[in-house]
Amino acid sequence: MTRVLVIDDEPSILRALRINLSARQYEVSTAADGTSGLAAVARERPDVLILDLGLPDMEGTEVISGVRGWTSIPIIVLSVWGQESMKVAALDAGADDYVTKPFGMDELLARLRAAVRRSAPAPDEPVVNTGHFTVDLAAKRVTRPDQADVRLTPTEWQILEILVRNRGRLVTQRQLLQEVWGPAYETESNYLRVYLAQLRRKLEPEPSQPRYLLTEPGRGYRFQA
Amino acid sequence: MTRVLVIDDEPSILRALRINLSARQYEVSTAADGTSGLAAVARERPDVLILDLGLPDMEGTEVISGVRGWTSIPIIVLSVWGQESMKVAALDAGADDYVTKPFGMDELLARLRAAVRRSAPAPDEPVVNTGHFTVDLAAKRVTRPDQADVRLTPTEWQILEILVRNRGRLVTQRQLLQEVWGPAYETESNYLRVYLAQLRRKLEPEPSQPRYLLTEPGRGYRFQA
DNA sequence: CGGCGGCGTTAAGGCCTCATCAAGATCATT
DNA sequence: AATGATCTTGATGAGGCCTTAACGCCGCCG
Repeated sequence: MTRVLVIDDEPSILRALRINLSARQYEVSTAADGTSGLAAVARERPDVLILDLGLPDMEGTEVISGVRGWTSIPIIVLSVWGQESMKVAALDAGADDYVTKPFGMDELLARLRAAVRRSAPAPDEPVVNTGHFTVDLAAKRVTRPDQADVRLTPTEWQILEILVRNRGRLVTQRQLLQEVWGPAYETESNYLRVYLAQLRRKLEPEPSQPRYLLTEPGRGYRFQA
Repeated sequence: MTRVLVIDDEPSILRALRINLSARQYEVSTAADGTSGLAAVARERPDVLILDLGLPDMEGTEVISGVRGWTSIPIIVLSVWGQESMKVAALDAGADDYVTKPFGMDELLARLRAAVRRSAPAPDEPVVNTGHFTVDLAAKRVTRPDQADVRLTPTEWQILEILVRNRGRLVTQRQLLQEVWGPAYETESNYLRVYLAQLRRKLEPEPSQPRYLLTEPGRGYRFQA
């Protein structure tokens, strides 16, 4: 079942969407302002977000940036007719699609289907299982076979995420340093050694003889699934 | 440079798009009907397709299906206002986005950027197989037929990468030395002998009689696949 | 026939990189 | 302001890679 979160401050629209989407087997939740909307995205992890730009407490682009900061779920934006500059700003901020109010329910549903379809193949394997641990790229979580969560610090997760997204491929030290710490740290390969050691201690069955987080001396690191 | 193909039968729109897109550093090509449009997609492999639904010879959805049959490039659809059912059909047929005529150029450009951004991650580098080993340039990895990794040092890989990228062609000693060690080492052909010997030992079935890493006496080396 | 230059092979030493540990600095939270 | 977690930084030993040199082989040419 596809989960849809609607962020809109007009009760009539919320009700209409809730009825129509529920009837089509979507699982609908709602929020009435940007603050609670952002919280709801983080809490409920919906599959699609429908966002009204005219919220009482925040700019629409702020909400979009807030969501895009950590996830790439499709965002469909709603706004009143004629505000083309807002459309542009919203799309550039990272929205995926745009519907003008008043809108036909058929069009919204079609765009919803298209958005879900597009996002489906993008994270083409959001969960990677190694036998000793499971990495869920969408949920940003690592779990052991006994369902226990592995606690990772933000930096640890960033490194692991890059390696897992490039699983099988060699990732150079420069690439890792650049993506995690920024271009100025390209030579600080010391950082990588420290963090790879920590990741191995938390993930590898035998940290001193890594099976998954492999070092390619002088070249970089590789995640082997 | 991003290549855009526009399929539209109205000369004025074609001209407007060509001018505006070219000015923004897009590479623009055009087609005036569905048949030639499909041919152009296959021939030119554009990065994005802008498609008018009101073509003289084919239904818009037919064109979309024809493209979607073999590629997943982003498709942005144009249509006149009010034809909501066509929008719906186009999105369901596999279009990625939709713009209503008359449209503002800013909006179209924003949607274009969004479409390109969504489809961005698709750089595929070649994999070269010799029968005795496989070189994966993207993963920076060499494997044997039994899936075993071949461990290469950074310098070994650099040399192999240059030779494989120029497979079939002669690579001069000077070129290799310059690219791996820098211009100051142009005469140190000794290095090459040492490293070619190591590569052959690791890769060739019969290191003393190379089949893949061939020496062209006095000139350089060549990778034969 | 003998010298010469280019190539392949091998081995040893120096140096660089990696893994690991630990302590100080910084950040977030209360 | 204090506490705990996280990040940064430095030091150390071990291992591997790069460099360098030596030697034998082969073909070419005087």
